[in-house]
Amino acid sequence: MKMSGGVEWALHCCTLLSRASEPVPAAKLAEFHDVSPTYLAKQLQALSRAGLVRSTQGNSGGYTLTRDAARITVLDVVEAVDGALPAFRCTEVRQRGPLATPAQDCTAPCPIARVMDSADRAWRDSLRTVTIADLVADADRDLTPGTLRRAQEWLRA
Amino acid sequence: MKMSGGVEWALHCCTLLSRASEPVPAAKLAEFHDVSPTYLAKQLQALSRAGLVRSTQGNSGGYTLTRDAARITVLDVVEAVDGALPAFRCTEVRQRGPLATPAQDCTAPCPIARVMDSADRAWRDSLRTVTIADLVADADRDLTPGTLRRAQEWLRA
DNA sequence: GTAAAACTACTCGGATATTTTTTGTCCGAGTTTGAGTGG
DNA sequence: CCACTCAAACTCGGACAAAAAATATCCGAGTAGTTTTAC
Repeated sequence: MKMSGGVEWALHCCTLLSRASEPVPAAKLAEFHDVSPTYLAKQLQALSRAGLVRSTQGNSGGYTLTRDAARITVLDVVEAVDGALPAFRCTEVRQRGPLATPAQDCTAPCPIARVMDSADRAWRDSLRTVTIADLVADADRDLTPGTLRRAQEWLRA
Repeated sequence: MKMSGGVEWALHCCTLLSRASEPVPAAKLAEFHDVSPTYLAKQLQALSRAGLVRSTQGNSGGYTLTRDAARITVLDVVEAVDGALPAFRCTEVRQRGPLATPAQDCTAPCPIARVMDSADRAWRDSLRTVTIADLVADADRDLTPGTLRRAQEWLRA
């Protein structure tokens, strides 16, 4: 079980976008994080389809957050990039084999599925409690003031 | 993000093994659940390597739980089959790019990694609270008494 | 009759292909900006 | 001096390969029970 590596990139991009006031092109985001520009573009498209960012085309275009960073949770980004489907999908094994339980008797979900669903919910609940704004605040605490200023300058150039 | 499908099979096998007093061969487990025998064998080997089941060879051999079902958690099985590594792995993006943070300044983990680790811990904690014995108890509640008896008979034949 | 030895049938275990998913790349459609031109 | 036209550069978006991982499979090593055989 492995989460898409693009999730990490997407989260870093969201924190950066929350700091920038003007649109930031995908190429610039890729250069800043030193990752594959074309593949990062794919993740940004996913964010766009999910309605988390808005893309403006043409010269001096790029990506912008559609709403305040405090209203975007980490879960939003994870589900946008990695998909909203639960990691565990019950295949109804109990309805197969020589002693299969008839489908009509399977009114309640399989106990295994219940446990997995519960764990999945706990995981999602945990990710939902943190917003992009929280990530930025945490990062600022660990950063020297000069670094932040230089980042702002680099974005403009 | 998708969990290995073998996890579901392995959990079903563990519940069945907890009911059986004698060793059950892999072929029989596969037939009972109507799944690929050879691939199921792979999952059982993983359980064996993790020390959850013990294999006895030769005629009338098979797999047996190494300890009581109440002492085997769902998390044990998941980690045995799917691996114990967290779904999210921080690649230290902050240490790359034109404004990379020096490695010496990265004493604390990246905020994103912290959030992901916390969610992963919540997920694992949830899975750790349920044992194979709990699954069996839940399944028995939804099952008709006759079905259980027929399963016991089928196992012997 | 008994004990040892060989044989057979059945078990697991790891090395080996095939399919699916993830990762990574490319080129075309569309838009904004800016310069150039005529009124 | 202003407005309009045109062209160029830059943007994203979805369609297209390559690599990695999951899935499925096969055959060999080893063991327990059974039969056979010698004593």
